[in-house]
Order: sequence, then structure tokens, then C-alpha cells
Amino acid sequence: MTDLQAPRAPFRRVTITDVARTAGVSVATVSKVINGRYGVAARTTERVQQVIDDLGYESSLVARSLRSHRTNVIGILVAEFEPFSTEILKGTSQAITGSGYELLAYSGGGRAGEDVGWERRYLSRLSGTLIDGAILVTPTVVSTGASVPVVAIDPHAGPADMPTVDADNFSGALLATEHLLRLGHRRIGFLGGRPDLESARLREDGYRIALERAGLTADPALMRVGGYQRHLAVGPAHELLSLPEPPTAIFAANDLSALGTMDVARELGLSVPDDLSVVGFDNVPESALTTPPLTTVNQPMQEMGSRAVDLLIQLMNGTEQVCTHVQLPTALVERGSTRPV
Amino acid sequence: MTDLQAPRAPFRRVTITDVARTAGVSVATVSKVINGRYGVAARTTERVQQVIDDLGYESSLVARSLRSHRTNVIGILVAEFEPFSTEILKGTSQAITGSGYELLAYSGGGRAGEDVGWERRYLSRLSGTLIDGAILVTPTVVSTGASVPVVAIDPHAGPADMPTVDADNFSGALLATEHLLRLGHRRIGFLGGRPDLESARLREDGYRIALERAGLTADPALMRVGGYQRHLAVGPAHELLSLPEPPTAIFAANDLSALGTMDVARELGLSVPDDLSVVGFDNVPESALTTPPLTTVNQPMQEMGSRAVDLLIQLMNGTEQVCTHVQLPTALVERGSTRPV
DNA sequence: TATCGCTACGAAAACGTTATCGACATCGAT
DNA sequence: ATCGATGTCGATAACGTTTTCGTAGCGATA
Repeated sequence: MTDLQAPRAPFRRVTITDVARTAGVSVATVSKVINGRYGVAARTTERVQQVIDDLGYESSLVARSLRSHRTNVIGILVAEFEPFSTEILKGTSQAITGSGYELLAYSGGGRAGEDVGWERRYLSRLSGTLIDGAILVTPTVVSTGASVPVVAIDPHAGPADMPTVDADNFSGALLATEHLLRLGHRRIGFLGGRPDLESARLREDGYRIALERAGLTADPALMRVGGYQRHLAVGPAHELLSLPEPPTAIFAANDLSALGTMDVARELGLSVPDDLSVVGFDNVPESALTTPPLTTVNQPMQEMGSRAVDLLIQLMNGTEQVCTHVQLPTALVERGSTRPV
Repeated sequence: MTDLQAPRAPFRRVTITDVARTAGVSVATVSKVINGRYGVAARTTERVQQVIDDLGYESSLVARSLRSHRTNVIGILVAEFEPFSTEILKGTSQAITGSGYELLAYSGGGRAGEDVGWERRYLSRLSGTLIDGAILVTPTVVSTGASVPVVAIDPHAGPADMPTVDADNFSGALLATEHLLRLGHRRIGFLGGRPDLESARLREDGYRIALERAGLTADPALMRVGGYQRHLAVGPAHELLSLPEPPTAIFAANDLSALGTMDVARELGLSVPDDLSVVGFDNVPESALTTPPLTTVNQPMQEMGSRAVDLLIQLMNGTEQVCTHVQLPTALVERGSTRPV
């Protein structure tokens, strides 16, 4: 740890004590006024409120939290600010307004790999003190042991031992693959996500099953892992498209790798969708803007965020075990990146 | 305020007292061990550390903060999670790693209008307690009075009385307009941002001056305010393109309104860039993906974010008044949405 | 042996809140 | 007049840390 010391400006925060002194009452009374508790005369309330306004007093979140163990803040941990998380963030951020809670976001900063377990550390540091509950949008598993209610979004670690909300990854992959089959494609490549992620496994299952139902069988030679990131996808996509007998269509397990695939196709002089059909997964905003626009599977990301908030609030209110696993439907979005063979 | 009470799980946080009791020392000693302070024997340190690991103790950020007024956390307030803020977030999030600080993001949730002053309230609530410093990415002005160092990114309120980092909006707008002029356009429409924002004013100035330098004069009939959002831009853009003598090119003051403009053009059966040239501002990731890809002015958003945290950290360390206003250069990015008349 | 200096440790006071509970009025009813 | 009820308010103990400062131990020096 770096040893920093901060000579701060000589500004002094106005505390509840200042208000009390100025208003000529005790801190207890001021606290009551602030929290609208019973037992203070109308005249007093008015006077105290006036002083509060005059002094511009704002109660210290920290002190309040320390004492009451209640902050009305829920934290959301995202691994990184990529399109998917950002959409989730929008959803939560919208759902939170008017709920009486506030939202605080923390990002691991994309330091995947080296710093394993940061989610756990953060959860532990923040919980019981700074936040009343948390939403996890992190790829790696966070086992239980948190001291606050937690709900996971798209729990990449599988049906975890905590409440979750996710989308129907399996059906979505089914939809995507069937779409390609319906277009007449038979050699369909697959660009998977990180194999340790549950969503990636489910999407691969969907791909397999769809093929089998069509009387085909998944060919390992046509399958690569694309790592859910644009730049990670170009290598594997390149391999696929350089095959002696390349696929006529590729199902990429998320939009970012689909974009990467289209980059590679362009680079190789292949036209999408004329020479190659591409379908993605997620329907991030970007996917509608590409040339051609990407056919993909929609995940209602913003709704996932808002459902997570609802779930968490129910949990925090102790409303006993509501539906503990919300799964939202996925749907095919046909755009320009797919075409009959 | 809703009156919520939370019957929480009977989980008890392990506190420093627990550690102290288990290790058979005082809390003071444990605190010293945690913070690596001088005055504790090697054997004791070792034993305490062992207990800490065993119990899985994590110090409470809140209590620590309350006492020491130091959290090593810097807060970043964004108005909303739109592409611009998100890029900034990425930049800050990257720059923060390894600095010894942590990043906590808060979003106003897009409740512009009604809830004016939330930034101020939040700053006040968080500062002095939860965060050691703050970065503001909010459109409306936040006057001083904060009790912690603050730096503003793209301070829409003009050269504020606080350290800022922004991009050279004026030159950027100059570049964009000159580019259109060079292509032979003479009737150039302008879609401005919110008139109360400094960046919007500067971009409009750039537009005007570029025209004047070319011996032209800005025609109010060709200027509309587009509000920096995609859906807000469609109305004004529609007006512009329905003019008896419509412009042959439009300079939109940010990428989002440029996208809106292209939507309208498409709807009207106009081809971009054949019938209409469009240039945006910001160079958000989306702008490279549109059809055609958008010619725009690059703002180094991630760098702006990272410079902001550098600046803030210097401020917090008390390194006296370093460069207090960082302005980063803008550059034209020529893509497919512009063409000679 | 008395004194000193040093190290290792603990007692206790903060930090700014909230919550409990007792004190003191005031007042209507007996 | 006395009593209880009711309505206002304030002392004070927490909450989990950090930090200051005092003190006990102890070997070395005078």
C-alpha cells in the first residue's frame, strides 16, 4: 500500500452539533427533526429546519451508517464498463429512482486475472457498513458469506446459491442457430465465450442441440472460443474463416465477438452477409449500427437491471423468499448480417 | 421518503474487537498491525495477522472513514450512463488502478430537470466522509463549497472556479466546419447542444467563426438546438431538412444528435452522404459503426478521464496548484458521412 | 541501586450520527 | 390539591475504527 497523507483544506464540515448549538436544542432533537420522528413540537421543528437550511447541513452518510447500520444505498459491482454492463447500469439506475434507495457503482477496472476475488473483498468491506445490499454483474463466482442481501445478474457461475436474474441463454442460442439452419446453412461455426462461464456453456448447448435436432452434429473443427471480447475474437475467427472448407455462417456467443468476426471477414475480403452470415448474442446498442446491422439475440438488459433492483429490495425488506431466480426471455432480432446460402 | 425497515439476517460482522479478543491483544494493537504502524513486535504482528486471516476480517470502510477522515476512495459523479460518460468512466477506472485509490461511481439517473442540485447534495453528503475527492461529469454547474478537492470534466458551465479538464471544443468545431467548407458546402446547417452548456456555446462559436473566415455568415434559419440526445435531435433535424432550400450538410454538435440526424435523413429518403453530409462531435465508439460511418471530431475521452484522476490526486496530495486547467486537443476523424457537393 | 532510554502494548478519547430512556413541564380529571 | 396522562426535550450510550499518550518491562549506564 502506498503511504499517502493528505493535508486537506481547512474546511470544516458542518455537523449536527453545529445545527443543534445554533438552534439552541440538543443533537437528539435535531436528529429527530431530520428523520421525521415523533416527539418534537411543530415550532421547534420549524426552527431547526430553518437552521439546517441556513447552514446547508447534510447528514454524514458515514456516521449515520455506522450507527444505524442502514444507509439506503445499494451497491452494484461491475467487472468493467463494457456495453453489456452499461446497459444493466442504465436499467438499475432507472429502477432505483423513487424507491428510496440510492445507487453506488463500483468497477473492478477490468483487472481480470491477476486480482481474483476483488468482488468478494469489496462486498465484505462495503457490506454492513456502506451498502444495504448489492447487485453483482461480475463474471467470476462470488460464493456466499456476504453480510448483506445480494443478487447476481447473469451469474456466469451457474445457478449459484444466491438469487439471480438472467436471460434464457439456452433458448436464445437455440433461436439463433435455428435461424441459420432455416436459412439453409449447414456448416455453422461457433465462437464461444470463456468456457468457465455458465452463460457461455448454455449458449454452446443451445447451438449443439439445435444442430442435433436438425439431424446434424456439432463439428469440433468449427468451434472456437472467442472470449466475449472484440479483440479476443479476431484470432479464432480468423482460424475459422481460413479453414480449407470454411463455415458459411458463424454464431458468435456475444455481440462483441460477432463484431470482431465481421472485422476479420472484411479484412479477408469476405462480404457479410453474401459470403458469410453472422449472428451475435446480447443486442447491445452497437449491434444495430454496424454495416450491415447485426442479426442477434436480444437480451432485455435494462429490464434485467430493473428486475434485479426489485428483487434486491424485496430481499432487503425481508419479504420472505420471493421468486429467487428470475429468467427473462430472449428473442431473435433479424437484421442484415444473415442471408440464405 | 418511504419508511423501510430491514430485518436483516442474523449475520454479525467480524469487527476489530473480535480479532483483538481472539488474538489476546488490544484493538489498538490490531489497528497498528493492519495499518503497518510502528510499535508492535514481530511475533505479535504475525499472530494477529493469522487471526485476521482466520476470521476473514475486513476493516469497516465506514468506521475507518469516520475516524480518520481518509478513505482512499475517490468518487465520480456522472449525470447518466450515456456513451460519453461511459468512455470517461473507462479512462478514470483505468488510471486509478495502482494509484492506491479506489473508484466509486454515482449516477444521477438522468433525472435532469426536476431534481436540480443533486450533484451538490451528493458531493456534500459524500465528501468529508466517504470520499477524499471527486470527479464531476455533470452538465449543470456545481459551484464551490465542497469540502474535498474536486475536478470537473468537460465543465459545461464554463471555465468554472474549479480545476477542469476538457477538450478544445472551439477548435474542434472549427475543424469540422472547415472540413465541410473544403468539400464545397455552402449551406451548412447547425444542430446545437443545450444552450446553457459551455461546450455547446463553444462549438457554435467554432461553427460561426469558420463560416466568417470563409466569407460567409451564419444563417439563423439553418441553426437549431438539438439537445445532445438522439431522440431530441430528430425534431430539429426534420425542420432543417424540410426547409424550402435545405442545407447540403449538417454539423451536429455531438455524435448522438448526428445519429438522430442520419435517422431523419434515412426516413426522408435522403442518402448520406450523397444528398446530405453529416459531421458529429465526440467520436463515441458507436460513431464508427453507423452506415455510413460518421465523420466526427475526436475528443480523447478516456485520456480526459485519466488526466482528471491525475489532477485530482495531485490536488489531494496537496502538491500546490499544479496546472489547474487541462485542455486536450481535438482532431477531425474523416469517415464516410461527408462528401463533396 | 537509582536513573535513563527504549520497546511493546493498552486505555481511552475522539469521529458524527441514532436510539433509548428518563426528566420535566402542562393539563384535565378526580 | 393530587394524580396520571401526554407531550417535549435532552443525556448518554452505542456503532467500529484510529490515534494519542501513558505505562510497564527491561537492559544498560551512572
